[in-house]
Amino acid sequence: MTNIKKVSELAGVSTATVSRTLKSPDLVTAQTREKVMEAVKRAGYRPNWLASSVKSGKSNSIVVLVPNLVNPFFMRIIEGIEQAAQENGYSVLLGDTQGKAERENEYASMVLTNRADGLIQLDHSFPFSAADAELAAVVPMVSVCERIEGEKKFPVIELDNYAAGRALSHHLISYGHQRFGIIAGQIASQIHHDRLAGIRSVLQEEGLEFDEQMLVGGSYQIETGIRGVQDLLKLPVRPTAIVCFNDDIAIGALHEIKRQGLRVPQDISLTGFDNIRVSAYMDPPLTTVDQPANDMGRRAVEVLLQLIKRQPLKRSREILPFHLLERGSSGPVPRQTA
Amino acid sequence: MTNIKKVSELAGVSTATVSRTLKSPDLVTAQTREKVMEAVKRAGYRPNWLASSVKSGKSNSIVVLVPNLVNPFFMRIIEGIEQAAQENGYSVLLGDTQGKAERENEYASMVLTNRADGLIQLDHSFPFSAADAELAAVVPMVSVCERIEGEKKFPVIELDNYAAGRALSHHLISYGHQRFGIIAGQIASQIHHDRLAGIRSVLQEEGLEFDEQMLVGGSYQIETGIRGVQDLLKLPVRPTAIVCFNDDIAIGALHEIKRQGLRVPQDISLTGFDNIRVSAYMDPPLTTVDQPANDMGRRAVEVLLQLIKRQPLKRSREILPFHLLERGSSGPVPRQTA
DNA sequence: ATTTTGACTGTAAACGATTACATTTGATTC
DNA sequence: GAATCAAATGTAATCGTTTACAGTCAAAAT
Repeated sequence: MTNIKKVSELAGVSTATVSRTLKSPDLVTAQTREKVMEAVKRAGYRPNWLASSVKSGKSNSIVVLVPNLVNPFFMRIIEGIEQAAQENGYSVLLGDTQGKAERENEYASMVLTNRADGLIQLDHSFPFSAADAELAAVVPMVSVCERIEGEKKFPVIELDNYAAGRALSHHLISYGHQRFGIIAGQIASQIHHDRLAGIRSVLQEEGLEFDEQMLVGGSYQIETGIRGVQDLLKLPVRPTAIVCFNDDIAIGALHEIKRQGLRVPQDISLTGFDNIRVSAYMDPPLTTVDQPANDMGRRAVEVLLQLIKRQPLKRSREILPFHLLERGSSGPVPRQTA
Repeated sequence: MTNIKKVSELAGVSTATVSRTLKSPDLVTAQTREKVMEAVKRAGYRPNWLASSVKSGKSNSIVVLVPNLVNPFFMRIIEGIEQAAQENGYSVLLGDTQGKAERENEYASMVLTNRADGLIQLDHSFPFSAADAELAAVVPMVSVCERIEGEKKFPVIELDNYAAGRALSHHLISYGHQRFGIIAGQIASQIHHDRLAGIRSVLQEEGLEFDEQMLVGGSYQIETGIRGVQDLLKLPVRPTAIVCFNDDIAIGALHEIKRQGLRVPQDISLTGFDNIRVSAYMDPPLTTVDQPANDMGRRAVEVLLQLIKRQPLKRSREILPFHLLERGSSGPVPRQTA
């Protein structure tokens, strides 16, 4: 290992001078600077990052907790996180928790051991173990999309899911739909409640009943969409429109609806959430709620860095705008069932 | 900051004893163990990971270089990497390079500065800058899918792309196809050459000509598929089957073929690569080459750890098996063009 | 009773950088 | 020419651990 000592000997100066040459070159003469740089080159020296970090007490890393990596929506968020982190000189430790508390604990404790300076949580659970809860109160932590459970309120970057639910409802109602099926993902989360509340509020305003049997789901996966459609189409009175709480579910739903010989949107309208890459290229293209995933990630990093630097936050909750993308998968309610 | 000193004072022992209690408990008496653990708890002490690491000289981190995060195939690999890393006590630093050499340099140099112990490259370029090339010769580095360019041969985990190309060709030829269109991704890579060579070899064996105009492409994206189909269908003699070098391209191609009023597979057969999640739910489901992405990631970590621990490798190139998934997007060649 | 043994613990030197403080150097001022 | 000052450099302490080495002490062996 070539260390600063070796370089200092090669250059015939003290270690302090070498460190100064590299960190703040204007503190040394041009002459020594040259000597030192030459020695650095000759030795192939790169400063040991671990050593600098232990001195500064900062790791310049953040850890990102994500329930899974296959959901393309998460990846867009992480992409934004990664970019913003990199721009600010931070690196990203990837923590795939698979939704398991044990794994969350393990990754979260990285912040307690100085392995990372802060934490971004993409899921809704409080990631620390009960034993660490007290220590966790002061760690810089931000959540994206979901709000973190527990008494203490951590900053959150989220979408206006309530308004999105309302927008979707208005869109479908404008096409004459009155019976909505909903295929949800994780039922326990705040997202779920907000979207559902948004949809319910519009239905109520319009004097429409929501049949609780029309709410199915379980996880944000393609298979949920398939099973969801199977369940919904078994009902005595079928929905004329199905709202899926993400695009993966919608893709599964679309597949199953077509497999049962029905057409989208002529027989059933279908909507998604997230606007993942492939949504626009489905047959028909999916009507969906576009979320500014990249921005959400970027913003999460900015807020987290403020927490890390102990700077005051303007607000502890940021709500980013969505866009309802009306595409081919939603249309007028069919005549015979209207 | 609660450090080991504070704990040692609380417990009335030396720092050495505290360290021993936590690292190798059987070196201390049950009595002191109890005292120390009590003090640890009372102080809310967690050992500083940075300090341990600087002592051991190991960061227990690996950095993964990935050209982009939106490609779901990469994410499956990274998922495998993350799992294997976690199981071995390593953490993963995510390096989204966006294919830019500058970013690759930056991330790659993490290994030179002890920020990471090893490097997994998902792209085909040699990630170090020219200035670092000499130092890089000894860093533990493994590539997945692609082979890293340059004189020095780094271990690689890859698919038998040549055989996959052959398998696809045989599949299509068995359906009577004779004119293949190919929509490729990154032309410069080894993958590209291997697949193409596989396809060419079968065509040659079967006495079929490959029209070089039938090879189009540029990047592994949906849009490439769309433009690719547009180009291919402009040709005076159209292909009866189109081989896409990943599923995203195939999805774009499928979309565009249908948009032009043609049917898959009745008018044109279509195949992909990677078997991404949505492939099976396209209309029609995509015939594609399933790559064991998760395994590739896991295996890459195992090999990398051997390099890090300076253990001898059995082989420097591992080829994992693929499966040709025959689904609805490929079928018999149409009568009139056969 | 003395030595030997082994288990346990403490002291202090690492790891590789950064930096407060001290010292040297050379130029400037009177 | 002595005094003053600023700039450049060196010395050594520091960050929070780990660990080689040295010491202590009680039990076992002679």
